Amino acid sequence: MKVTIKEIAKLAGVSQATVSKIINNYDDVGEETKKRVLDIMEQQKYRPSYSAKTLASKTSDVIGVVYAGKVNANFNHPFFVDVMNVFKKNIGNLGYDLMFFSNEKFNMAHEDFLARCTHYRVDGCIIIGGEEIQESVYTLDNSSIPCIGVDIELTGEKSGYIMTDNLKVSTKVVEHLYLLGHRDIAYIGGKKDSNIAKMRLESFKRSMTEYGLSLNDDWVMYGDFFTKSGYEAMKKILLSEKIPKAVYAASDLMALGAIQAVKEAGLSVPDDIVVIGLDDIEASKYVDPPLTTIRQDKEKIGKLAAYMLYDLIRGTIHSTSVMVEPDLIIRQSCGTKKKNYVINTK
Amino acid sequence: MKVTIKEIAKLAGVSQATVSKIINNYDDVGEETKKRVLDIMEQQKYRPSYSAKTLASKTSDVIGVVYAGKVNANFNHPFFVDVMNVFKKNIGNLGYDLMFFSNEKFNMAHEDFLARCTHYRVDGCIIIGGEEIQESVYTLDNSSIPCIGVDIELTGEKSGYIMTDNLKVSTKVVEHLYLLGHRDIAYIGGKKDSNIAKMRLESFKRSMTEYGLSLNDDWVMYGDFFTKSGYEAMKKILLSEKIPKAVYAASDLMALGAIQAVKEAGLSVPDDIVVIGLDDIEASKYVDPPLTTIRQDKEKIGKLAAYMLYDLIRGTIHSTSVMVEPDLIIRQSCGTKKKNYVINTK
DNA sequence: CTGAAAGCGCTTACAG
DNA sequence: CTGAAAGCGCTTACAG
Repeated sequence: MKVTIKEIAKLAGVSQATVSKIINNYDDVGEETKKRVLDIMEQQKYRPSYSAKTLASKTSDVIGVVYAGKVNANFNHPFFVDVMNVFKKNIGNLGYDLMFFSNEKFNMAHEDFLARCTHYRVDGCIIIGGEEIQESVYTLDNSSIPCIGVDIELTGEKSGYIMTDNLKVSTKVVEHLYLLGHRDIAYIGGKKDSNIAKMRLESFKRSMTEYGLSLNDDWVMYGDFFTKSGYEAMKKILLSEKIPKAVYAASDLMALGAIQAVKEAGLSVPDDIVVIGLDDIEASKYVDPPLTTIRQDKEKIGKLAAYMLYDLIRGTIHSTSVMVEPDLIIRQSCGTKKKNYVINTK
Repeated sequence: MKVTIKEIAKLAGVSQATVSKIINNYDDVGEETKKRVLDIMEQQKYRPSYSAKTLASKTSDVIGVVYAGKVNANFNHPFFVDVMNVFKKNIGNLGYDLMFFSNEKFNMAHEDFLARCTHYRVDGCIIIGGEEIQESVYTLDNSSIPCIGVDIELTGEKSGYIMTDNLKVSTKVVEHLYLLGHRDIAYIGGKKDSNIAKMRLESFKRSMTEYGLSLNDDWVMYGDFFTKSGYEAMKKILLSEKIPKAVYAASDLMALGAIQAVKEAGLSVPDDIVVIGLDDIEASKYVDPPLTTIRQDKEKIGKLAAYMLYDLIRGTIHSTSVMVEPDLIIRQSCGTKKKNYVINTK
């Protein structure tokens, strides 16, 4: 039923090789033959077969998408969704489609990402960070498949990664809080075994020291970046002997949870406790009060991921990493501005 | 480099056919041979090639994902993201991976979804509704590839679709507003050429008539389901001679925009104007005031999409459609409850 | 500029 | 229960 290269060749009175060259834009084909063949392909509605092409050429124009970590982002994490969207647009312009690994019946090994990538013969893959990273992610990282990591440090020869400069993140937050006059600052971080969380915590501690502020152990908590954990962490902080004047949560979702806990305790944000988040997700504009936060430049991260992966695939670059500058977005949860609603311009 | 079925066969002293049968779980293979071959595959880290398999078997275990409509959902629409997430999990359990078409250099035709699906030889595809649906979506719908639509009516022989029962949606909203004592109700719908938008508007009008309420033409606006359009629609409504007491927006994002416009006009939600949305996206819990809305059952929609597509692929069912019951979620934007914050339990 | 032919790594009747 | 062989639809040296 399906028309193949063979039939096109026959109809056009040329060889398969010639048709193949035309499809792949080789320039050593006569103009006339080219036009004739193209017309026939059009009229026969010829569609090349991916599997045959990939089998023969060992190149696929497909990028594998792996969400690393048992506690991972998946589709519904507000930060990663935006990054993936930008990535998709940019990698699409470069000529790639995206394969999402969801198959749970995959014969060989459930968690074996390399196997999946080899199976589809992807040209490269993007690895989205998460927590409790599986060993198999690093097997993939160290394979011959080019990988670009977002929020995960990849060290393979054909790998690179991009993340927000997590060291600067906390510096900006602490500086801002300091300038607002706050000295009693609490911290709600990510899981202890998460690299990202570690970096943020380290830089937070360092910044506190720089500004000569001391850290109260009762005020340092660990969540999992999602809302509920921020809520629970804040509940605990509110039980400590002394209550802090400011809370810095290492994700917006946790900040939202923290705000809720403060309100339930009958206190006001920002009058009693100031809250700062991290990510600048959509919802942070609409929460009451709108959330001051550190914006991760999703546009830049997604675009860099696409271009760096492309270079990795072509062998133009080898192992590289880029740290993207974060921005402080000031809204009312730290009490510095009058109410000022922002329109979502989407 | 890569180990093939041929080498496994040689190492095990059996034929390729036998190895193939073992890989594909045929039961007419001796227990002993099976074990021996499996061991060798394990130790040689054998990975089957997708392209070879698909080329030979004409089946791929891959589902194509198409976002229909020029103004489409893509990754960052809060409703579709959740639906896709559920779909991904369920279709993954059934043994499928997901292909997202992003390639802009696709040789044949930019918008030709059937060509893309044929190219990858997908077993089926999921079509996510949008506005200004391209002709090529219906070409795919009417092809021999099984398709399941979400929020888009598909009529192909091998197609089916699922959507929230849009007729019931407005009935619930109007009933609720009526019982709260509101008679002056404004409506912010989707684009006029969107089927979903049409259904919602029709059922809104019908419900109004049922309750003996009259519709003020100045109070009926058309947005595009995104925030900004709701904001602008509300601005216009506020310019009319008489101001309504209630606004029903056909998406949560538009409702958020409407709330903002009301606030900017110096009015209060819900004291001066009551607002009801539709979708129950994450952000609606955090907006000020928390938004009363109609919840679309994303869990059910995503799961149904997976199972119905599976049946469509196996030929168990043919053309079917399911309407999913919507639920009214009451929060403070319609003024019926005291403040009551909800925890996001993710 | 064009073509003949081998090969990519599987599956599938078919025969035994 | 097992194997020999054709075939899936392309690409790629290589020869002319």
